[in-house]
Amino acid sequence: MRLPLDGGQMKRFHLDSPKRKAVSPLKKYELARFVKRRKPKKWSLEEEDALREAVKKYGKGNWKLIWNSRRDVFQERTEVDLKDKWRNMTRYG
Amino acid sequence: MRLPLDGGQMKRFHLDSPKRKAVSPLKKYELARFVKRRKPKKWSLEEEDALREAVKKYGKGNWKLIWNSRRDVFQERTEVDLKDKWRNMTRYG
DNA sequence: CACTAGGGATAGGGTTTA
DNA sequence: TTAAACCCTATCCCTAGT
Repeated sequence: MRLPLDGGQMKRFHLDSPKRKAVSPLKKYELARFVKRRKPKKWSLEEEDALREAVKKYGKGNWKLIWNSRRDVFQERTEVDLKDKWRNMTRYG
Repeated sequence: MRLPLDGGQMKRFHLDSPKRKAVSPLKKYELARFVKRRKPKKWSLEEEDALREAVKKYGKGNWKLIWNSRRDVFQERTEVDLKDKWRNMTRYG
């Protein structure tokens, strides 16, 4: 399960390793009903600036390092969020 | 590119993944002139009922799952259409 | 095994049609 | 003018690959 949904430090949702027993595909989706998706939150200018600075400093791709470098600003983001945001910010050249 | 515009199974419009080469944003808009908008099609009672049932069963938000659960009825809709329709159906009250 | 890359899905604001 | 239908796309999720 993903915890916590709000407040506290973000952790990425992670399923356990596949088990031996075959599991109906529906299982996963049934789970989905209880594992709420995060509400989309618009990036602030401060966050964008921090990301630009950190990428310049640590290099694109080092998302975990970048995230750790500014926990104060990125508290409610995951390292994957940073990766996704950078993709958006650089999407059209 | 969105295919097909009519007939066959609906697919969502999807741009290719970003390439190395920068692409002018204008490209997209130029493209837009040739990608026709679908002709609005009224939702049938059968479709509305199927949507209500499926949302009850699988939960609001699991649009792809819902779409897959009744392909026969939703054949000419996309999962986004389902989401939009649900928004309309629950908009007031 | 922790992390990243990249394709997929959803949420919500916008736009167009009837 | 309005509501339904449809579109746009930032944000978030999934997971193969390393």
